[in-house]
Amino acid sequence: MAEKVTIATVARHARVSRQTVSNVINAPHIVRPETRQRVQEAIVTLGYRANQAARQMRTGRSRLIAVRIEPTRDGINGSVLDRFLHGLTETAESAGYRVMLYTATDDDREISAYGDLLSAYDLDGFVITGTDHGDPRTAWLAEREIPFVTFGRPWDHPQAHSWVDVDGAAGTREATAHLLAAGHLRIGFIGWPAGSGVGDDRRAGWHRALLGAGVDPDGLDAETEDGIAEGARTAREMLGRPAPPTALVCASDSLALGALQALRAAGTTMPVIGFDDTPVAAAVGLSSISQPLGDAAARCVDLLTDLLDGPHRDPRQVLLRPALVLRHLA
Amino acid sequence: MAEKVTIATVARHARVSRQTVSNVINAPHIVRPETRQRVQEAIVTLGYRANQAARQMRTGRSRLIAVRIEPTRDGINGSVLDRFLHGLTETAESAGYRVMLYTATDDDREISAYGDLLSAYDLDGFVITGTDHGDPRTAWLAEREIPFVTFGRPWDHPQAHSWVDVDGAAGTREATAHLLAAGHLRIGFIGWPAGSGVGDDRRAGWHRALLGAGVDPDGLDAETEDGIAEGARTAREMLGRPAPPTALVCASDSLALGALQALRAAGTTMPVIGFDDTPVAAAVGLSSISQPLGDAAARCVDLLTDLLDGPHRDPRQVLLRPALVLRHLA
DNA sequence: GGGCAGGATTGGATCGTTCAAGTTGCTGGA
DNA sequence: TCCAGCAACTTGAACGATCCAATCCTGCCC
Repeated sequence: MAEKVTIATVARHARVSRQTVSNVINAPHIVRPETRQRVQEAIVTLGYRANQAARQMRTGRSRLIAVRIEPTRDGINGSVLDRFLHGLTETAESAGYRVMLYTATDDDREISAYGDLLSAYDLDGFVITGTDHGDPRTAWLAEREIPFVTFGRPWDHPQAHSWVDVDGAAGTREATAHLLAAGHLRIGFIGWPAGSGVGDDRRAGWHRALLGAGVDPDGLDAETEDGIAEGARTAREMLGRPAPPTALVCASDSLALGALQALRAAGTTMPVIGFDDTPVAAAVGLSSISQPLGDAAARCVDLLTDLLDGPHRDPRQVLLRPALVLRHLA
Repeated sequence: MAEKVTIATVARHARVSRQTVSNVINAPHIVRPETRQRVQEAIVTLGYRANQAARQMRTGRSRLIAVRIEPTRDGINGSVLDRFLHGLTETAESAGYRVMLYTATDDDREISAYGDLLSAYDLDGFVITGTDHGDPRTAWLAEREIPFVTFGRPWDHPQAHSWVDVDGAAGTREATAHLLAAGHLRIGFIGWPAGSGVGDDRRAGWHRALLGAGVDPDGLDAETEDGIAEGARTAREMLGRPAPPTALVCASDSLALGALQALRAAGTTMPVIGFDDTPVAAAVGLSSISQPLGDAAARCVDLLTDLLDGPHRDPRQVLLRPALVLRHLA
């Protein structure tokens, strides 16, 4: 292994002091151009790279962003966060940050992980996913003035902090509008039990679209936990109603896929539109509402670096529009 | 924010020196029990956590493991590495290591990322995925004696370094044996073009199983790039052969899914078995060969910590058996 | 009571970087 | 000629941990 190249090595090689090298790196404008170039050549020649640990000890900044990685669950919905993570890593890298992962099984444990990450690794900031009403994690971070951005709105206080989210209601509204335009009136919705921010939002889009078209949503709504089996069960239940729907919008691809299987088993076909545009939807030809995850990740990094690099900026919010992806099943 | 708790704070609080606190943490056995306890109480009371950056600067070790995260591709096969990553993060955490992500679009760029990660963050080790014949990455790392473990065999030199892999041949052999036991003889295989370690291995299992049962594999094999469309096209082609197969084993779930769709479109049904047991397979009821990814990740961490903590150990290898997951389609 | 061995504890140096406070050399105005 | 003012660069100290070498106890033996 080649021996260590430190700032002192570069300094000797360029016949300047350590500090001048440091200035070339961190404040190039205060160094005379010819000196600057000599130092930069030395840096390239020697292959010098700043040691983050040493820099971090002095500045207290680590250029590290922490992101939680969820325990493998469903596999269908999990892929959404995975795709988000991919985008996040890429964008963070080009902004000069790296991503560190952590796990936590619940909010309390996640909060205690924050303390660990902050004091041991001096993390610069967090990207928090899957926020819900009265999230204790964001409260903890905000209280300590630790920079963070959420992917998901703070449902209670819209302006509380910086966040990026996808307008789920706009997605379900567009899906519903598409089905209305295709001549359907009794468009059903299979969503999650009321109370979750994301779930209520997605239901609201469908609800408003129907009302806007003069259709009474009553009797066209169903609530269930997420899952393929749950989707199938709920679809069967809806088929047995007095006036069953002639098309379906679902709050997730799992639900949509279950519904699709139940319909096929019952010998019925009707358009079904899922949510999240997971690989599963693409594979089976299910239409779905696609979240711009790469974009969302990039904006998260933007907002976070804003908080980190800039002086105390006001929190900013970004709401992205999802896109309806039509496939042969609808 | 509470003010910083350093080793000196703890030392003052416990009325001992910094070194004694350090000893309590790093070499508890050389400290008198009562002193040790007093220090430990101070650590808990003050909520002290060792600053990694400072420790790292002195010891040169960061307790950080780097893992590459692939650009989002297919979405089906990508999920395999994602699940692996989840397991890796969890196991690493309980072994006292954290996972740092990096991206790279090709091997050369990946190698230059190594240099960056090593000199800037003092990474302790790497987990490399998707090795192939004559992998330049492992050569680069080995040359510099940087600890690493691969998930995937070094196909050229089986004992070259520590690795964990899943016995793909055993998987396809089991799948083929299952179909043979169900009475099938002309069992086809859709795999990738010869030349890739993983692909050839999976084909070999099917091949050996057929030979073992006295079936001539000739005319039952097909090669194609990975993908749903490719799988469909290849299955159609095989149906047109003089003696088409009556069952299929595929090198991936993408291929299997494509084959399944082509067969359904052609009005035929036959058992199809995929590989990797992705969420898509589970969702559509496709039988598939499941890799024990959580287990593989855990073993990777084991081997890597062995290399890091122990004195120069010999490389170790772990070959795990996959499991055939039968679903209603086969 | 003094000397000694052995382990527990202490203080100082160090890792590589940046911050703060110098020093040098040049320009220009009185 | 003198010195203020500035730009360009240098030097010493600090971040928080660990390593090393020196010192302090303690108990034990003669």
